[in-house]
Amino acid sequence: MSANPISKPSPRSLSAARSLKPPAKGSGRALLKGQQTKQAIIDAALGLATQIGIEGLSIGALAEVMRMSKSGVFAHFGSREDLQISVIREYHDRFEQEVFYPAIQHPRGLPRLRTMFANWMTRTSTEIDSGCLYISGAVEFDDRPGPVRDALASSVNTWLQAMLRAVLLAKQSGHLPADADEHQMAFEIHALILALHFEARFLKSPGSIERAHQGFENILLRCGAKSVR
Amino acid sequence: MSANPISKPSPRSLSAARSLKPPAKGSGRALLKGQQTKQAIIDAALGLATQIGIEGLSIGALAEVMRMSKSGVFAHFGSREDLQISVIREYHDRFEQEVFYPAIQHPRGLPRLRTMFANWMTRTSTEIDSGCLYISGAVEFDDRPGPVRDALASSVNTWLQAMLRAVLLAKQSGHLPADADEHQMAFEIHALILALHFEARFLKSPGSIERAHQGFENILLRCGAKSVR
DNA sequence: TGCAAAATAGCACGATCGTTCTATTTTAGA
DNA sequence: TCTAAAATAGAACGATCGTGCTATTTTGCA
Repeated sequence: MSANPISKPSPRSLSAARSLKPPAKGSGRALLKGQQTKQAIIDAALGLATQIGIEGLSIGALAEVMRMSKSGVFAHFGSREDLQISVIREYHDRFEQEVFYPAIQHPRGLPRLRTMFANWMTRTSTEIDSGCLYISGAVEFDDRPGPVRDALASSVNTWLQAMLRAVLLAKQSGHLPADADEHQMAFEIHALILALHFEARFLKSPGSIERAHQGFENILLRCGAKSVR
Repeated sequence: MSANPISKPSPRSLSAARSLKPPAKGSGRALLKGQQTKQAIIDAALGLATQIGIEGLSIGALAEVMRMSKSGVFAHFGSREDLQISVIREYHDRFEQEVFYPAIQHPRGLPRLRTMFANWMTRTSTEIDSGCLYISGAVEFDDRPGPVRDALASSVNTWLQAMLRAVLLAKQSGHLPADADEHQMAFEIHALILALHFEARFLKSPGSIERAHQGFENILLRCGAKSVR
C-alpha cells in the first residue's frame, strides 16, 4: 500500500532495543525490566519455534529455558496466541534487517535483485540448523484460520511483494526485457528457496546451495537479462 | 537399489485390499476382520494427518472419527510411532499408484517426464484441500531423528530418485541435449512443486498451477529440449 | 528510604496426551 | 455349535498442556 513494501522499521526491531543491557541513560526512553525480560522471552521463543514449530511452542518448555515459572512467562502475554504472534513479528523484524534492508542499499535493478536473493539464500541456509518460520508456519497453518495464520500470511505476503517489486524495478531499469513476466519470475525464485530449504534441511543433500544459485542464474539467463552485476 | 526405483506394488497397496467389503471368495487370501479395521483406521489416520500433520495425529481424535475406543484403535499398533509409519507407508503406496505407475506407462523420455510432472502437479493441487504428507512431514521432522523421519525420508528419496531417473532417460533418449544437468533439472522441478503447494495451499493465490506448468516448460526450453510430446 | 506498582512464583483446574491393564464381546475354524 | 483366539471396550496411570487465582518478591519513583 505505502511506498515501502516492507513495514517501516519500528523501534523495537532495532537491535539496540533487543539488548538486555541496563537502560542506556542518553538514548531516549529506556526499557523497563519487564520489557527487557519480555523481549528475552520472545528471543528464546523464536529459538524454540524455529526448531519445533510455532504450534509446538509450549509455555512450559519456554519457562524451563528461561528458568522462570510458567505463570511468570505467561503473564507477559495475554494468551499463547499472543506469544505466537509476537514470535512471528520478531521473525519478521529480523528478516527485514538481515534480508531486505541490506538489499535496498544496492541500486535498483539486477544488483538489488541479486542481493535480495543472495541474502534470502544465506538466511535459508543459515536456517539449515534452525528452520524457517515462514516455511514451517505455512505448513502448520495452511488450513487453520485465525489471527496467527493471518499474522504469518501478512508477513510472508509483505516479503513476496517486496521481491516482486524488485523484479519489476529490474524490468523498468532496463536490466530485464520489457516482456519479462515478473510474476512468473517471482514464483520461480520463491520455488528455488523452498527447494533449498527442503533438500538442505530435511534431506541434508549436499550441493543444494549451489543448485539454488544456479537456478537463479538460469532464470535470469532465460529471461534475457543484461549482464549487469 | 533394484531396477525399479519405486518399490514393487505390495498386495496391500492395491485398492482391492483396501476395500471393506466382506472377503471376496475367489480372490486368494481374504482379509480378517481385524486387518480390515486396521486398514480403515490407517485410511482415516491418513485423512487426519494430511490435515493436521503427522505429529498432530492423536489416537483420541482418531478413535472419535472411527467411533471406536482409544484402546481399540491403539491395539492395532504397538505405539503411536507405528501408526505414524503405517500412515506414511499408505501415503507412499497411493503416491505410487496415482503418480508413478501411470507415468511409466508412457514411453521413456519427455513423454514420461511430462506425465510424471503433470501427475505430481495434479496430486499437489488436489491436495490444496488436504496437504501433502511429504511436504508437511519434511517440516515436522527435519530435525527430529527417529524411525518416523527415516520412513519419511526414505519415501521422499525414492520418489525423487525416480524423478531424476526419468530426466536421465530423457537425456539418453536424445530428447534432451547430452550436456543437460539432470540433477539441476530435478532440483528445479521439485522446486516448482513446492512453490505450487506453498502458494496455492497457504497463500491461496490463484494461477499457481499455471505458473508451475509454465515453469516446467521454461526448464525444458532452456535446456534445449526437442519438441517431443 | 518508603511505598505503590509491576513482575514473578506457586498452586490448582480441567483437558488431553500415549500407554497399560483387565474385562468383555466378537470372530473364525474344527 | 462349541471354543479358543482375536478384537474391542473401559478404566486408570502419569505427564503435559493452557490458563486462572492468589501470594510474594522485585522494581522504580517521590
